[in-house]
Amino acid sequence: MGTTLKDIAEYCGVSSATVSMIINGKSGRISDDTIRRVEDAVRHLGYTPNIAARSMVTKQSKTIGLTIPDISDYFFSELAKGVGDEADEHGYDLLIGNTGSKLDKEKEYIQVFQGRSVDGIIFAPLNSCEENDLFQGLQKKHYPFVTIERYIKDQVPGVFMKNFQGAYDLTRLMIEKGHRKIAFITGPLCTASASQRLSGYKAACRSMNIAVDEQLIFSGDFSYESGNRVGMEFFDERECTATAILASNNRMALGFYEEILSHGLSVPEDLSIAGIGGARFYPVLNPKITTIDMPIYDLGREAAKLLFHLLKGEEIKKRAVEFNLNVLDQGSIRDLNTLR
Amino acid sequence: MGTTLKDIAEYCGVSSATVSMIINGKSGRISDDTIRRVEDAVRHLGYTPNIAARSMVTKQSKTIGLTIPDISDYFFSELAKGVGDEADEHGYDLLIGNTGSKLDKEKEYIQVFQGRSVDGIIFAPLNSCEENDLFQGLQKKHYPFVTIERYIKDQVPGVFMKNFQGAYDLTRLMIEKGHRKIAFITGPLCTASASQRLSGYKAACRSMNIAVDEQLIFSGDFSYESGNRVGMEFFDERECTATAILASNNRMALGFYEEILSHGLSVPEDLSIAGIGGARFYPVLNPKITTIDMPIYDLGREAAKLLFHLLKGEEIKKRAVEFNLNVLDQGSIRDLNTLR
DNA sequence: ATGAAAGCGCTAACAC
DNA sequence: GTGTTAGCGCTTTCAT
Repeated sequence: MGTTLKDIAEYCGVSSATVSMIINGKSGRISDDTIRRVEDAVRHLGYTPNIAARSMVTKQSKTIGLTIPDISDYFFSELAKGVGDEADEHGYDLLIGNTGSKLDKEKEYIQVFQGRSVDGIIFAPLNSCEENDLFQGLQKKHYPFVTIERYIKDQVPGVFMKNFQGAYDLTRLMIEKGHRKIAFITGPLCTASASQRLSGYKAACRSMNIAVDEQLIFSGDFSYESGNRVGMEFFDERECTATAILASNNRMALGFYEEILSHGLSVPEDLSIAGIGGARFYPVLNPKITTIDMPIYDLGREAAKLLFHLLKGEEIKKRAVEFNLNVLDQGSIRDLNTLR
Repeated sequence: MGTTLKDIAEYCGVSSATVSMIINGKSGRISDDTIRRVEDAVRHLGYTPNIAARSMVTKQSKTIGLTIPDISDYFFSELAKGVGDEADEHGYDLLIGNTGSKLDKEKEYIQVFQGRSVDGIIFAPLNSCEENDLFQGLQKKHYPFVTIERYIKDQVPGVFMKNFQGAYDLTRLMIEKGHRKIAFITGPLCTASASQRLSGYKAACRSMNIAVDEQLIFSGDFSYESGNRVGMEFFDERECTATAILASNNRMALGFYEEILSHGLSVPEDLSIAGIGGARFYPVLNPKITTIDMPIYDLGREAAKLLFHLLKGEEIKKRAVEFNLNVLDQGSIRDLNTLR
């Protein structure tokens, strides 16, 4: 199809080795004249290097692989953007594997990635007991990879958000504003992030001498709909006397918020609400939801940075990069101390 | 690194040609015994074909390229999901090029894609006069590609949404509900979709003998913030007597909605609002925004389908696939006919 | 029913 | 300074 090195070489009357060196910037000992002629020819003939051929000899493809559960989820597309931008700056391209949260798909992509000789892999969330084998296999092969928000034993390089601390801080804020009965909506507890957030909530309660009441813990799955569902359950149970709701992510918080409004109640006058981040949502609402700010884009970038360190064979000082999470108070938690 | 064809061949005491045929299902004239032995060895040794090597000889990479302006935008990530799922079903992988809406980035990705011998390319929106050259170049090289929502002369294969018709229908609905002064917020008019939506709006007005009032047309850029900004302008101009707002997409509609609420007004009692789709938004609001339902995922899938037809060299009956758009009335438009 | 050999486009080592 | 050569892992004739 396209122009090859050989075409350029013949056109210039030099060998393809010479052209190769020039193209790869290893023109140390090549005459300026030749360099110019070759460069002209490259432009003239419109040469594009064949990456496959190059990969075969260099053993690297300048590509990194990324597996994510769902690219249409804002969390993961924002993450992918961070990874992609960082890769781009290093002259790498990105192959994305959409797993649909299925472990066998993830395994499949590992094969695909290897077949395509990607230089390294980044794995975003998905959790199962089988995973350790997966990662151990890669480690044994010395295949560089980085995980995002996946806590696993024998810690491999990874980037994380301080989910526990974020949940803890937000819960503390609610308590400090005078709430003693705070309902919690969990995410899918098989994921590390959801279970850590739950732990943070519980720890904060205990730290303020509030007994954790299992009746106040509702289980969701990070979806908007599960926020709705919990909202309906909540209002059905007459005896539920919570004054505030904390959702493990913002999507669920929004789902719950909808139920509050559709019951003709107001936030925060009748009920306070907060969410632990992880989904973009357009403000609109008044008040907006008090939340935990999550640096998703940076998380992706940092994961890629870590991978590139690995690829350069650099000694990694810290195999785990952790991100602090900050509370963003937007007025959806009522301050009970001010009434009297 | 990994196991090669040759490894398998030696292990089984056959030639690599034989193994190759078996792996590629061209085992027509190979003894069942050999087949079984090879297949066992493949499993045992954990063979993964080297795609780069294969591509070199077959001249195809089983990869398609997709350029999008912003992967973290729901429209494009949903689109990418559709493309990816369809690709997956055909045994293809997806290389995504994030252009940040920059034409030179898009050009760069064309190079990258060619270098990686992607079998075909799908281009999602971005618009400029330089584009025609770009596409003509590809066409001359007989490089298969498909566009999404890009109207260009000498129509290349592409998939489209009936933006004009969608805007037209939604505007008509507003008029039928008795609105005569309908403000419009445009998207960036350099994009085909935005300008078509504007045309649809104007045409609907004219069809009902309503003069198009340029004072009622505000320019936005598809962002939430521009919806806010237009909202502020709107309320600043005392003489603006519109009873309804139509935004060229939902993000802007939401931005405007926020301004309505923050002025202490209600939808649709004080002001009616609608948006022409293109962004996911969580319901929450009451009423939800009346909108145009957009089959974004399907659009992506259909684009990929079209590309695969091209790749198979099949005769394309229709080079343009168009999607009908339907109005989704959710109550944010007040019916002025019912009052007296 | 299977093997030998050529060649895809490129880079790297070593000659000259 | 530049050319020659070998080889990366695979598929594909063409022999046998």
